[in-house]
Amino acid sequence: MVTAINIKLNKEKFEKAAYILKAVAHPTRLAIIQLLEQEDGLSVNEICEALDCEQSLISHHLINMKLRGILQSHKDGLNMYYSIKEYEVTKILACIENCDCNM
Amino acid sequence: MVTAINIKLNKEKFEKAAYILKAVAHPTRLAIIQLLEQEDGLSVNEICEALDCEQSLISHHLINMKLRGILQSHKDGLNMYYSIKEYEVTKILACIENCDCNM
DNA sequence: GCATTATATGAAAATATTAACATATATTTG
DNA sequence: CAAATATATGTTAATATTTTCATATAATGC
Repeated sequence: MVTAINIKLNKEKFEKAAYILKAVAHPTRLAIIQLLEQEDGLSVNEICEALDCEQSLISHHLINMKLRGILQSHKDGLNMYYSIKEYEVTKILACIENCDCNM
Repeated sequence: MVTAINIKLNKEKFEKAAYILKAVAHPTRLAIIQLLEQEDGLSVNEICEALDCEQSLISHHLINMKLRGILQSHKDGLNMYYSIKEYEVTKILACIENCDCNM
């Protein structure tokens, strides 16, 4: 039955989309994305300092977003440099900024 | 100090954006948005049936999204009709669909 | 005004996310 | 190899979100 298949496919689609959106729906995560958009390839410490946020917390955020395919990283010496892997997500921010939901 | 002001403004910006994104980062919420995008102005019951989801849960979702300025509603007799208020949010879905984060 | 229907509300339970802290691992330098 | 630095990991605590259930409210038709 075509409808049943569509419902299932849609369900999967929405679950994937929500999974990505959840990874991004957090002030610090958005700040990280904007930061990396401006200057791609920053070390964990540089991000911590720029956002005035604790190392372990930032690390958790970064690893989580990497896990979801949003960021990527490479190691150089002691530092781990993070950058944006999925550039489409930067459009989400632009999208939201155009919203003027009543807040 | 200009930097301090910018940090504060950015923080507010990201908090607002995250607030909207959180309202949307859920499979059922996304389904509701897509549904209303296709056919604007559906009653709560119609949405429940289309998504095969319990009334009270849908109602909570709808009211929450209305609260955040994403949806609007008007009553006609017994029914409450919901529709999209902030069309920008529909772009988020389009955005996400273009992502192919590794999942 | 009573029964029916549609929707909203509120509180409690279940679940998920975020934050904080202590500590582990890995790399570099002396 | 010891010390210093950068990052990751794991656990717990704090918070926030989602779901469920029972019930309230509001509109309609008889």
